[in-house]
Formats: sequence, structure tokens, C-alpha cells
Amino acid sequence: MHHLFSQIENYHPLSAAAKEALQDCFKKITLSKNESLLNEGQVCKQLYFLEKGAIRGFYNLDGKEITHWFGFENDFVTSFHSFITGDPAVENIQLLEGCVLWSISKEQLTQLLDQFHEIERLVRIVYEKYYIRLEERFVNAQFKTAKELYENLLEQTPHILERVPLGAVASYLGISQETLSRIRGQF
Amino acid sequence: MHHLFSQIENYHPLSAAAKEALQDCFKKITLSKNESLLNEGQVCKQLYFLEKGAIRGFYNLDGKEITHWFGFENDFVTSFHSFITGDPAVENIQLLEGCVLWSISKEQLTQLLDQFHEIERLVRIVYEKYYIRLEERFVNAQFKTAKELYENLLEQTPHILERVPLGAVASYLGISQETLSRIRGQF
DNA sequence: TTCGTTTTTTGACATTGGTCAAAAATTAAA
DNA sequence: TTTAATTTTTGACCAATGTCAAAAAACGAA
Repeated sequence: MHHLFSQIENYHPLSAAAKEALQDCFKKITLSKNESLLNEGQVCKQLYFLEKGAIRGFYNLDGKEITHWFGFENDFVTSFHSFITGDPAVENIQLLEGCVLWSISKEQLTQLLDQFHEIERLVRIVYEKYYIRLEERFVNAQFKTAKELYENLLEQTPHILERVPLGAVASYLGISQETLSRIRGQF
Repeated sequence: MHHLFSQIENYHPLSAAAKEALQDCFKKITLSKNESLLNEGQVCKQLYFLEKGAIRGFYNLDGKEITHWFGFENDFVTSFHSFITGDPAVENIQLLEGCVLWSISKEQLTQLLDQFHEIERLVRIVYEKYYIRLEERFVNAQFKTAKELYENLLEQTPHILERVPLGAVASYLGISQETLSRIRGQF
């Protein structure tokens, strides 16, 4: 809990009242490797904070699993589209390692957003960071060769290569596993 | 102004007080084709609402202009990274057509966010929509052939093809202009 | 440890899409 | 109009990367 709040206050400091209200909502969850947080077709009603472990989001395309994001320590994790719109998710969320998570429901969060301007602000600021992150990833992806993508990954997020099976990394980069394996062999 | 507010209230309804405060901040701007809203290296201090016209954001890569987004009627437009972080922008914003815009400064917006919880909420909700849009574009882009990208564009945003020079569309899709031209010839 | 499963690597080959250069078509300006 | 500038198309060629199949390596469970 401590950890969660120190991260939250990294984004935006909160009053004691807001903190208390948040504390009452977040529930601790411990799950082990390969378990699922969400399966496609389900509506994602929870937002998670990942205290420890690794997670991936993936969808199915022509019988292949395409991993389109990873979550690690201190990431907020959810199936964003589904969480916001209430539509069934097209993606699955699965643990790559045993994880410690904190969970809050959309309902609870909605109430807190009504009650506390400062929590609305917190969320707004979190969104800004995540938007920028996504934008950077997007711009970085286009017009790069497979080799450049690999080098970027090595530089910017080497932990992904250390903690995630190669197949998932390849689809994350948008290249085939064979190509990634060959590139990697060159180093 | 009318128009701007009817769009804003589409995202989130506002009290009379909040509306008034917003009205005092937004300034109308009219610019003509090929003019720039922002050049790379400048800090983007304005958020724009595009009432009429078309805009593109592009950056330079190996001497080529890569258009990575378009703005059309009813879009909010800014160099997001720069606007949020205060860093110099890596991108340029240029008019593809004569435009009518409404402009608000970051300073003004920050004040309004302090004063009105409901404006903070408005912004939060706008972010959600734009995040989802970007996410969809990203997922749609990866693992598609050039032809599929073109077909998607035809289906989902045909106005882009009608109002934007081919070179800009090609880089937006992440393919070469020649390839786009050839694909287009097949139809 | 050993067997079976999963993951990663390697090889051969096909294909998409990039590049460069020039021609054609379109648009804008004089 | 006529000319100049810009945009789009076409052709020839080639490099990067995907696919399929099989071998090798790594991992896990009994």
C-alpha cells in the first residue's frame, strides 16, 4: 500500500482525505504466472496497479497471439478501451510472472472522481503520461527497420528482453519471431 | 463560438460559470493554407480547436517529411508532448487548407483546471477519447499490408484521401508514396 | 536425472514494399 | 492562355523481412 501511494504521489500529491478514500478502494491481489486478469469478450471493470511482476496484453490475429503491451512494476494496467467504454475487450491480459497487484473497480473510481477534484486531476495527469508514452512508441515504430527496433528496445527497455519470451517481444515490435532471433544472433 | 461549445458539451456538459470562463479564454484565429501553427524547436504553448479546415503534424526524418497526424473539423490540435512537458517540439504543424481555429494558452487552461473541477473532467474525458483513437490507430497499423492500410483508410477516414496530398497520406500510413500510388491504381 | 513440452534457432525460399529515376498529369502563376 | 512548379504515376531493380519446416536448445515435471 505504501508503495502504491508513493507512486501515486509521484504523479500528483493528495490530501489525507483523498488518500484515505483511495485506500478504502484498492484491494490487494496476488496471482501466479500464466493466470489471466481478463479474457477477450469480457468487459474490463477493474483498473490495476502492478506492484511486482510482469504482465502482457495480447489479442488474436489469424491464429497468432499479438502482444501489444507489457506491464511491469509501477505500471497502471487495464484493458483501456473496454474499461472506458464498457465494451467487451478484444484483448487478453495474462501474467508473465507471479504478480502483486492493487485493484480498484470502475464504479469505485467513478465515485472518487466525483468526490475529489484532486483525484480527477491525478487521473488526468496519469493519462497525459500514458498518452505520451504511446505516442512515442508509435512514432518510434514506424519507419524503423527490424534491427533498429531491436536496438531501441535494448536501449530504452532492456528489461523487456530479459523477462519476456521472445515470441511475445517479436509481436510487440511488429516483426516475426524468426527475424528477431536472427537479429539477436548478430550481437 | 457556438460551434466550439456544442462540441465541448458533447464531451461533457458545463455549468454557465465554466462556460463563461472558457469563453473569455478562447481566441478566434483565421489562417490560410500552408501557414504554420508551430515549427520544430518551438515550445507549443497553445491548444487549438479546429472549427474549419485541415491541418497536419509532421517531423523530418532523413530529409523527408513524415506526417504523423491530421486534424479536421472539431478536432483539438496541439503538439501534445511539447504542450504538456514544455519541451521544444520535434514536429511542425502546418495548414493543409485555410482554417478557422480557437486558441487557448496553456497558462489559461491551467488556471481553469484549478478553478473548475468540471473542466478538469472535460479534459480528462477528451484525453480518454484521444487515447483510444491513438491506440486503435496503432493496433490497426501493425501487421497490416500496405493494401490493407489503404483499404482501412478508405473505410474509416475517406476524407483524408480527399483532402490531403498523396505524399502526406503515404507517410501517415507508414508506406512510400510510390507504393500508395500503385495500390490506388488497382481500384 | 530423464522424458516430454515449449521456446529458440537455422535454412531455403517467396514476396512485399523500398529506392531511384524519369515520364505524365495536375495545379498554380505569369 | 502558356509556362513553370508541384504532385502523381510508372518502370526496373533490389534489400528486408515473412513463411514454412525442421533442428537445436532450454525448461519443467515426474
